[in-house]
Amino acid sequence: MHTLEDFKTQVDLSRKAICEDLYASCRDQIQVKKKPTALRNLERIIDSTLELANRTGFQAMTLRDLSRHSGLSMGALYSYIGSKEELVRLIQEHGRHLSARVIYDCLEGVEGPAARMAAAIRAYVYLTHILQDWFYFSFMEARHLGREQMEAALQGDLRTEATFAGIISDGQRAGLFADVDPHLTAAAINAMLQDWYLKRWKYRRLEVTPDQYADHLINMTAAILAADMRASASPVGGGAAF
Amino acid sequence: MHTLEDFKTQVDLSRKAICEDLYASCRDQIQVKKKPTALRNLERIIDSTLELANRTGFQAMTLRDLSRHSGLSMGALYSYIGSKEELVRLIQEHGRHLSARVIYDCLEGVEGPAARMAAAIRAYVYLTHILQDWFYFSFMEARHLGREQMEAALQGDLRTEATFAGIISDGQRAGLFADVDPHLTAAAINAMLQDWYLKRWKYRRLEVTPDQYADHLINMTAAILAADMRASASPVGGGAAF
DNA sequence: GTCTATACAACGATAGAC
DNA sequence: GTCTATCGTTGTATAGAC
Repeated sequence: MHTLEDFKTQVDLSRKAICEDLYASCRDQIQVKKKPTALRNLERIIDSTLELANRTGFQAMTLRDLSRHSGLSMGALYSYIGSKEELVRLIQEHGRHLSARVIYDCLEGVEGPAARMAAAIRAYVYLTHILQDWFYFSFMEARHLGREQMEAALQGDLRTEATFAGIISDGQRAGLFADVDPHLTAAAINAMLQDWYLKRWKYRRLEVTPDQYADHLINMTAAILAADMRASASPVGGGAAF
Repeated sequence: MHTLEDFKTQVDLSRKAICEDLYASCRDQIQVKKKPTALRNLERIIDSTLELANRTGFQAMTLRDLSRHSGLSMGALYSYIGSKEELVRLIQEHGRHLSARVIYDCLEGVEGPAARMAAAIRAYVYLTHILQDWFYFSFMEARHLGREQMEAALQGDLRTEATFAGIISDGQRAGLFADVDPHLTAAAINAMLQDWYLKRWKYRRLEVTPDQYADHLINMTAAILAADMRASASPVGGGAAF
């Protein structure tokens, strides 16, 4: 799996497929029992929420806005969601599960630290590219969740980094990677990955494709982890590294 | 200037100094004319806004909350701010100006691409460390501004990256840096810098000091820009870079 | 210069007709 | 299963006493 097109053929991330998955996981909370109808309206609600909330924030989006944009009345809306707060929880939670599963699948069977690192980066770029609005929403609105849900979001981020840190540690033990700090380096990779969906406007303006971005990230990571460069993981002072 | 302590002695970023600066730039909009009183209350308002808004978002913070937390009544509040929306504009605008000035000062007189790169990274880490809450607020609440103000925020981000891209280009012309894409690499550095104030909890948990973070960032950047590694700026496929 | 009291709009949420 | 009408609450903002 080396391109976005490859990725798309292997993982179905259409809004329809995701909403079907989402419906299955919370059908007991939805009062509408006719599946095709429920599915269609749930998709509208999710779509509208992401679009409106990503424009000016979830708090700024009123349910009347959502009602108008989704084409459902206020009453109909409430036969799908329990409350406004539950809507944000639903989206976030499902996104985390989806993300974890996709990354896990993409790394399965890939052998060797270098290949695994490249595959993980590629998978994240493609995943977050296709679900840009979903990830942007999750990042920006994580604060509006309750304590236990926010802790879950935190853990999700840490697990992402743990994946990268683990690959780096493996590579170091195998003598393939430089002796940099695994956690700090993993955090840096994570930050660069998040930039892709947090600053969509910028990369659109630069006309950078997902494939180019993934390639560039892999190149930078390779440079950082190049074993022949530095011997020490401990910070050095004064920019002497140059 | 090679440590946070160095930085602190050269740049006064105490809340008091900043609010004094802020007061000077908008005293015509403040109805209270007694300077010491106005200064003290303005500082309370800014402090409370940053604390409350950074907890659950600016939209979620009500002016009643702000009134209670700052110790000022609703009426008193409105003799300092014109509206809730103007408050967010005030903070953002002033932060941008302050940031631009500090970075400019820190780079003045520094010669050579490598030293300039290190100095710029260091200045940003220290600046955003001291004004964590201010930068966190600016990033998260940029969406709540009007169109022209939001465009200004965008331009601020682009100018930051243009600074880094310029240094990279200079280094490439001098044959010191690898032939990577200046814009994409600058964007990556920017993303890693922003991670420092966007994920405070993580670096606090890892017990990473600002100096360590700056050093690590400089090391990574040095590795990415190391001239002897790669010859091509165009992306290569399939993780072959490793 | 700061306070309390209040105006008025808009919010999330629900009840009951269809 | 979806709608309209309406509830009670809470928001921003202001007026006028002190």
